Amino acid sequence: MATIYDVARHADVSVATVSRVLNGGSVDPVLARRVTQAVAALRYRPNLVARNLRTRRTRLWAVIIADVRNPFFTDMVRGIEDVASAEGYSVVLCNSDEDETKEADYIDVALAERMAGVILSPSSSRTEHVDSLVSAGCPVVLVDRELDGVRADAVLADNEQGAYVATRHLVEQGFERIACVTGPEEYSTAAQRLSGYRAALIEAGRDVDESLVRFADFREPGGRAAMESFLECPQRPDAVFSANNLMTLGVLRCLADHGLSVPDEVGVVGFDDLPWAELVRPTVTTVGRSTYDEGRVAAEALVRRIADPNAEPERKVLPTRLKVRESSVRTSTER
Amino acid sequence: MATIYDVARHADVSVATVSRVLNGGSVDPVLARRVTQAVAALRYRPNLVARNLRTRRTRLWAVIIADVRNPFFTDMVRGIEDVASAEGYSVVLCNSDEDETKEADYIDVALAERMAGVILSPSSSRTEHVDSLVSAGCPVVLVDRELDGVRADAVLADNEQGAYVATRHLVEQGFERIACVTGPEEYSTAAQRLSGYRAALIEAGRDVDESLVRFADFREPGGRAAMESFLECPQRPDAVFSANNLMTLGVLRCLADHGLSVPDEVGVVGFDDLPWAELVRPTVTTVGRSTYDEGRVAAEALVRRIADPNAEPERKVLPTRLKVRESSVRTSTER
DNA sequence: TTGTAGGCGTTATCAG
DNA sequence: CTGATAACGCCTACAA
Repeated sequence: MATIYDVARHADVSVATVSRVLNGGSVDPVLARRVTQAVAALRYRPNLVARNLRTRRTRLWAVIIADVRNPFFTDMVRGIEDVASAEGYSVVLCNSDEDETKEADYIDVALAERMAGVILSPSSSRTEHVDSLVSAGCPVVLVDRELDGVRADAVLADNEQGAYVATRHLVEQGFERIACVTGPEEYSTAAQRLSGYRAALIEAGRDVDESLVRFADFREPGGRAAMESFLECPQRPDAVFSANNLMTLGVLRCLADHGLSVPDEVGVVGFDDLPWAELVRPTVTTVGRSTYDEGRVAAEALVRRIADPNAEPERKVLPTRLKVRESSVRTSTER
Repeated sequence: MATIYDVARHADVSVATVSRVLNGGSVDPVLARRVTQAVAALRYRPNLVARNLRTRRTRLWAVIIADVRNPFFTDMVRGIEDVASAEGYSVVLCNSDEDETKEADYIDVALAERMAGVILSPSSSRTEHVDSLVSAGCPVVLVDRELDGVRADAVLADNEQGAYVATRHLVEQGFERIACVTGPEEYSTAAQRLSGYRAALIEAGRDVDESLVRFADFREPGGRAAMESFLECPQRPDAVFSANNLMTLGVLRCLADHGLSVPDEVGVVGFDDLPWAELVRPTVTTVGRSTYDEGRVAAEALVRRIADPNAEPERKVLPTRLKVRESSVRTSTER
C-alpha cells in the first residue's frame, strides 16, 4: 500500500506538499495537479491510523447501545448518523447486549482507539466505566438511560410522564387490577416508568399492590415470564402496563399462548412504539416517542460537547405521546 | 493521558520493559510488578492508534450491513459478535442504509483505519468498492448478498430453494394468481428469490405472468406500494410471495388498510422470519433461515481468510425452512 | 533479561 | 510557496 512518500516521489515534490494538497493548504496549482495525478496513479489512500496518531484525534464516534435488536435503538441510530455525517464524523455501532462486560470492553476500545466521542445507553448502573470516559476527557453523551452522579450530557424520554399517562388511560378505561412489568430496578428508565405508573394509581385513589409489579429485563422472554407469573396469581390482573417494546412483545405472546383475549380479559399498554403495533389484532396501544429525534438531539449534544469540553452538562427530556389503539380500549357494552 | 514513557519513568525501567509486560514478553517478576503498579497508578491505557500504526494491524472488524432496522441483519450480527469476541476481535457495526454512497464511505473508513477485516452485505451491484477492499488486501467476507465477479468468500441463504418452496406451497394451497414482490433487480437475493418463484410456477405448469412481479426496494414502504399496485390490476392476485421481511410488513399493512382478509382473499408468504410472525392475526407463513448461524459462519470465514489471505474463496449456502402458518393456508371449505 | 534506538505514515514547524 | 525534519506513542531488532 502506497504511502505519502511514494506519492511525493512520483510527483517529484516533498511529502509536505503532498500533505498540503491533501488537507487543503495553499500550494501551486501545477504541483497540486502533479500530486493529484500521483495519488490517482498509485491509488494512494491516507493512512488514518498514522494521521490519528499525529493529530491526536479521530473522526469516529462510538455509539454503544444496549440492544441492536431493539427497534428503538436502531431507529435512534438513524438520527445520530444523519447529524454525524453532516458534521463529518463516521459512526460505529457497538452492541453491548445489556451486558456490562461487553459495555466495558467497548468503552475500552473507544478510549484506546481515541474515538472523537461516545454516545452510550448504559447497560448497568455502575458508573465506573462511564467515569473512565469522562475523566479521560472523552466527550460522552448518555442516551435513553441516565446515570446518577455522572457528569455527562443526557438525552432522555419523559419516562415518568409517559408511564403516568399510559396508566391513567387504563384507569379511565375501567380496568381494576392494573399490573406493571418494568425493567431492571437499577435502570433509570425502569425506575421512572414504574414511578409514573404508581403516580397514576395513587392519583386515582387506588393503593399500589406490589404483587402486581415485576422487575424484568427489558427483553422479550422477561416480559413473557413476568406475564406468566401474573397469570398464576390468585387474583389475576385485568390490565398490564409494560415498560418497553420487547417486553410488550413477550406479554402479548404469553397472552396469546393462554388464549386470553385482549383487551376484554386483559388490557395492554406498552412503552415504546412497535413497528407492527397496528398489524397485530388487536392493535396495540403504545407510549410513543420521537426516537429519531432522540438520536439527533444526542448527536447535537455530542457535537457541542466536543466543541466545548468544559460546558456544563445538559439534561434534555423529550416528550412522549400515548397512541391509543385497541388493546386498551374496552368495548362499551363490556363490564 | 499517560504514555508508555511516563510508565517507564514511574517504574524506573525502560519503555521496552513496559511494553514487554504489557504484551507478554519475559521479564523479571520484580520489574514486572513495578510496571503493573505504575500502570495502575497512572491509569495508563495503551494508545491503540500508536500500536496499530507500529504493528500495522488492528483488532477491529467492520460489519457493514444494509439496514440496521432489519431484524435479519441485527440477528446475524449476534452470530458475528460471538465469534469475534472469542477470537479477540471487536466488532463495529456500520449501517449503509441501502445507500451505495454510505457503503462506499464506510468501506473507505475500514480501509483507511486499517481494520483487520470486513463483513459486508453489499448495497449495490457495483463491485468497485468491494474490489478496492480486495485489491488492498483487506480480508472481506460477503454475507447475505453476493457480487458477480468479486473474488471474496460469501455466506448466503439458499434463496432460490427457499422461494421455490414458498411458492410451491402457495400453489398447493390452490392459489391461482400468485404474485411476487422482490427486491432491487441487481441484488443477487432479489434475483434468486424471483427465480425460485418462477421455477415453482413453471413446474406447476403455469405460465409466469410478468404483470404479477414487482421489483421493490426490500423496505416496508416499497412492499406496501407494490401490493397497492397489485390491487389496481384488473385481475388482482389472490396470493403474494414477498421476498423479504420488511416488504412483507408493507404488504400486510396494505392488505389491512384495504380490509382484505388474509388468507381468504389474499394468501401471503414472506421470505425471512418476522419476530412477531405468530402474533399477527392471521399468523404469517415465512421462509425462515438460521440467521445467527449465517453470522457465525461468515465470521468463521473471515477468521480463516485473515489466517490465509490467499486461500481460494469459498461460497457457503445455508438452508432455509418454510414455516407454514395461517396466512397461506386456505380453510378447507374455501373455494 | 534489559535498554537503546529506529521506524510505522502523518502532520506541523521552521527555514529558505 | 516549498522542503527538510521533528514529533505523535508504540513495538522490536539489536546490542549489552
